Amino acid sequence: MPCRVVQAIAAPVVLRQRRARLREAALTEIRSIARRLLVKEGSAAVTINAVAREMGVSGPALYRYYSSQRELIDALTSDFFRELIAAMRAAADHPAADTPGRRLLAISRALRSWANSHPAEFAWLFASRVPTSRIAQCSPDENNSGRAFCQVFLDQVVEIWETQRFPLPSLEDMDPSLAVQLHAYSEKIDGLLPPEAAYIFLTCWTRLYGLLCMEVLNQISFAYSDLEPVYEECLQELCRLLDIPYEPPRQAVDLAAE
Amino acid sequence: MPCRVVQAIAAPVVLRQRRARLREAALTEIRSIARRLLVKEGSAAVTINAVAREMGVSGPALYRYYSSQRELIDALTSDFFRELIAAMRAAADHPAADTPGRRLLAISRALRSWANSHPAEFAWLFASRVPTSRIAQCSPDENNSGRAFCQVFLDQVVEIWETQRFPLPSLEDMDPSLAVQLHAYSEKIDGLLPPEAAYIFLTCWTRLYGLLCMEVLNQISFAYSDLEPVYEECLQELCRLLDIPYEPPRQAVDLAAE
DNA sequence: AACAATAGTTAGACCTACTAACAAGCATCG
DNA sequence: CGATGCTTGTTAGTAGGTCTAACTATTGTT
Repeated sequence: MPCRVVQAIAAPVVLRQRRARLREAALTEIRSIARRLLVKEGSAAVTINAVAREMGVSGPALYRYYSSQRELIDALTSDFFRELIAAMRAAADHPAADTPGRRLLAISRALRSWANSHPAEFAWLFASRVPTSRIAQCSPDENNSGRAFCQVFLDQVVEIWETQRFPLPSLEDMDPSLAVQLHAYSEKIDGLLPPEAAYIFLTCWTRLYGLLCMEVLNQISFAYSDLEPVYEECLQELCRLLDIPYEPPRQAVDLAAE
Repeated sequence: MPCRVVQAIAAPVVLRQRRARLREAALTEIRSIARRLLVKEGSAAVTINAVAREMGVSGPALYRYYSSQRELIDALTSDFFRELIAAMRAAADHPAADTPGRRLLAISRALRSWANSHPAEFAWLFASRVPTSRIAQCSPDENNSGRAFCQVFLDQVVEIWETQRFPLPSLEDMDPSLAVQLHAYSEKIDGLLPPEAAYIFLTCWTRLYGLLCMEVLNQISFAYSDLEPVYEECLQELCRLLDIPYEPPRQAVDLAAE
């Protein structure tokens, strides 16, 4: 009899969770298949129908999980962003990254490393930004993902700034419009960096990310076959800007161990 | 009778040209409609059927002109490349651009100016590089367009190098792999620049183009609303690298006059 | 056991690219 | 001038895509 009561109370909860669990599993399986299709056959192969076929289920069934292809694509995009951010955070949390400067280098290398080991996914992140239609241009969600993504980098620059400072350019020498924008951005990040330091941060980010953009979009392949040393030169330059010591990357063996 | 003879000989030529002219007109009309669709409704709207509808002609008729959508897209891409390169060349040919340094600045500004006045087209040029499917990744034609495009910039750096020289980094301080790649690239451009100078050129190009990449792909909009002064700061940096005097851009009024 | 929510099905509307077969027009040749 | 052949258009149809509607079966709750 007590057993019966337990069932009557507990079973519904368990079963409700079971449904939720199954649903969750289906959602992740869909994304996982979509990702496999992207990697194996390119972004054009990521279609609702192809995923359904691969799942052994018929087309419209997927609409129970993602109500449109756009939604699936956005979910995939945000997966990749999360994974990339996690990889960068993991690099920063590595015990060998015991100073803000080392963390910054580790994060930067983790960024490129993820980009190179997941070229399809990284290119996908760009494709999500390039406006395919006028309306979907400024989706606020993607903008947030993008900011969260560069936030990891920003955090380290803030810490470097707070603990050690670095040389600043003078706002007076700049174009007034640039100064205004830097003030606005400094406010946007809650004054964590003064406008001049924000400029240095943005310069660093732009250099690094711009280089990566060109690499992943095949815009520089006519000159460089391997961008790793170029990237390292860029990191040296960043270290000069941020007044932190440059340290060459650890051996691949060490990196694999983490 | 002579008139008849003239007709008999001349008419076929004229008529053959007429056909070719009509065909040419149809080809350009197709591309023009496709471009209008791109600008107005985004890249996804550039479909064979949509263009045909817009032309008042039924679908498969277009296949007489472009045998596949890919071909039309490639033609459009190469149009944009040509137009952009022409804009850069025109800036270099302007009478006010009377030194290699001024030409370089003019070209750089023309590049960004075109990118900003034709955002859809410029983004399209990137999309053409991002691999949608594994196979079409390394189309040699696109690579050539890309190189021809940065060639305009390279030409000016070569001229600056030949006439005035600029300070060079030492190859010995670089990663050996980087030195090897620079040697290879120096040979690829027929030794117009020694490896060290090629590095400076590539650094300049990367900075400039990387910034533009980020702008057009909305990767930096979270911080800057107007990239013009940032771009100008970047140009100042390039001038320092190339040891040429920086000159601020002429007024918009002057620019409109050219 | 009855009811409701969930997850699947098929049919179909409406796109897309692209091919095949056919009809009309235009240029050329006898 | 008339016949021939190339060029350009047409329609019909295949195959695939997104997505909706209507229906069924399973599952969870009452």
